[in-house]
Amino acid sequence: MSVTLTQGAVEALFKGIEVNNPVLQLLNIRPIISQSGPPRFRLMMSDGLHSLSSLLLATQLNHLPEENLLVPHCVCVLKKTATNTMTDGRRVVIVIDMEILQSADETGGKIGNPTPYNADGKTSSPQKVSSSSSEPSSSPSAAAPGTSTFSPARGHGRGFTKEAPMKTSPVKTPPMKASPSKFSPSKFSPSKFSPSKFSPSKAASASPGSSTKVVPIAYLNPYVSKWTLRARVSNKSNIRTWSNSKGEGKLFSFEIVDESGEIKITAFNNEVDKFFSLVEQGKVYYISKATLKVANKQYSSLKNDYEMTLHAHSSIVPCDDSQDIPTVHCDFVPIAELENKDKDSIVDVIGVCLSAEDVSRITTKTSREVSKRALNLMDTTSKMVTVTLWGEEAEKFDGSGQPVVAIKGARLSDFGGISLSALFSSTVMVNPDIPAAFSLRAWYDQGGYAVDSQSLTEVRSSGSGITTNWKMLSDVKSEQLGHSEKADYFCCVATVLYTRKENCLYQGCPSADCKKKVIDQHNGLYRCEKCNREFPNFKYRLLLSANLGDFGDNQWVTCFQETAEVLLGHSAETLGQLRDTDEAAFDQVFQKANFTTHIFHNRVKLETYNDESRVKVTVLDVQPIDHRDYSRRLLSNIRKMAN
DNA sequence: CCCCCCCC
Repeated sequence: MSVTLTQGAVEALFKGIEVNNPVLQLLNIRPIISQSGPPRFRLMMSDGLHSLSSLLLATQLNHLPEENLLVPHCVCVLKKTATNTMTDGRRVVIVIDMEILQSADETGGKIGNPTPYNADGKTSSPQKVSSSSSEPSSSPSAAAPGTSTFSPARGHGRGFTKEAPMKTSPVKTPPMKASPSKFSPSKFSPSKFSPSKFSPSKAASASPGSSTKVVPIAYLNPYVSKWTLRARVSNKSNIRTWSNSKGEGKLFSFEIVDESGEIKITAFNNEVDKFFSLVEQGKVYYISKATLKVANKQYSSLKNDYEMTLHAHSSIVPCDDSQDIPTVHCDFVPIAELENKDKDSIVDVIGVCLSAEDVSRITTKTSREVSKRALNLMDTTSKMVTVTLWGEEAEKFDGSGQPVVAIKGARLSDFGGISLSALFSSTVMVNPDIPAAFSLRAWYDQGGYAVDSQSLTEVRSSGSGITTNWKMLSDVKSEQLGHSEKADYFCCVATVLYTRKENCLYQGCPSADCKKKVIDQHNGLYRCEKCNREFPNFKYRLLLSANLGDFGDNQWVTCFQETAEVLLGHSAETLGQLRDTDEAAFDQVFQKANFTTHIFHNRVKLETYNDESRVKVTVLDVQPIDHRDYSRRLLSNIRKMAN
């Protein structure tokens, strides 16, 4: 059989340059382990010259691998692809339509000698992409189950450094191998994972001054005496002091992780002095001689029945060769499944951050000031949940670009139905380098952004009646909003089509909380009927009628002072002055406000005058459009119209 | 031996 691979197609696909039906050979295929939704298959394909492993099969083609048609060495024609750039700059080529031209048997092996394609256009030594992904082998080189990396060409040479602790600089998360082991810890349960197989050579040679074996964390229990762990610090606390009836002291704690699991370690007093600066977030250590005790699950978010305390003879020694030790260990709960979890459960979640509040300061019951910021996360279950971050984590969070956010160890709260709160012990990761984040990103970018997500967390409905009950203007009529006894509240994205500048200003009572129109006595005094007083002055106030439009309808609305000032971009006082002194400039203000688009929060109520009823819409708040959220809302609205 | 984890 003579098939010719389309040389150069790999580079073109990667760069998003259109290639007409390129012919490529599949070199490898493997599923990405995801917690929810259909499986995703990742492909490594070759054009004979270069190979590329950052291809992702669209789920509608999953039948190809599932029926064993798409197997390594078959030759395919890619009929439709899309090249996506992730927020962190990585690129993924989504294969939307393809056909198999020639089976693997017919082809009979790898064509040519392709080298891995790198983003910078250079090639490197052949990249190993193992297709076996489940069972750890007993051979030393494969003993670490994380070596069958499925990360695209990225992160090479980026180590886990002091400057980039996962917890404080989440964007700089270290390269994380996409080993499924971290996501299926059961595969490494002690019964299957004999300690003698655990990094045998390294343990014997490098475990410092100890004849004890390096064992996996999952192997530990209080009845195992001599052991050494080789594990990475995944989370480290600050030093804290306490004082209570039993005494006082200081402590810090940290969490460590290896292929088998995770455990929390606490150091008190002398051990704080001894180990606090030695133990660094992200680094790998040999750890031995600590006291194991049963973990108090009430306070632990880790998946381990035990925790440990350091004592005077405990040993912690840095380990330089740490490539094969994973960095985090997450069991992500799909957002929709949070509904089935108990209040106060500790969960790991991952979602696309659709929107984030600005950071704000609040005062706690104990009169402490703390920063907080709420995020809205959505995943492939199309459910959304609000997560609150605290303190420094809240202050430095950057939600721009709708990043994927993973939180390890958040606590489920019943506020607003279901919500989450980060704890001191939580790890917040923005765009983490893990398969779950990778597949979520792909799902979102390929259409997830348009799903009509439902939030498990009720939105604010207090105080000013501001809600996020999204409507189109046509809904005001079709749903007869405001016709019931109570007013209805809704918000919409709409454009100012027209504002009535006539009579938009009135002379208001100058006393602090009165908004009443005053009567000009024409003797230099202004009378307020409400205050029953005469004043030598008045203050201008706004009462603006505006016609708002969206793509379905238009609607007259009333904006009082504050909302009108936002729309017109000037204070009532300024506008009053302007009207009296420069009419052209005054007109200009209204021209400028036309065709501006905002988010309007409104109250709608049927009002009756002289037997005649009409709906009155009052604008309660005007906000700028959040562009991160806008296309989503727009598409959601279009879908509603189509239904 | 800690265990604070906040606010609407």
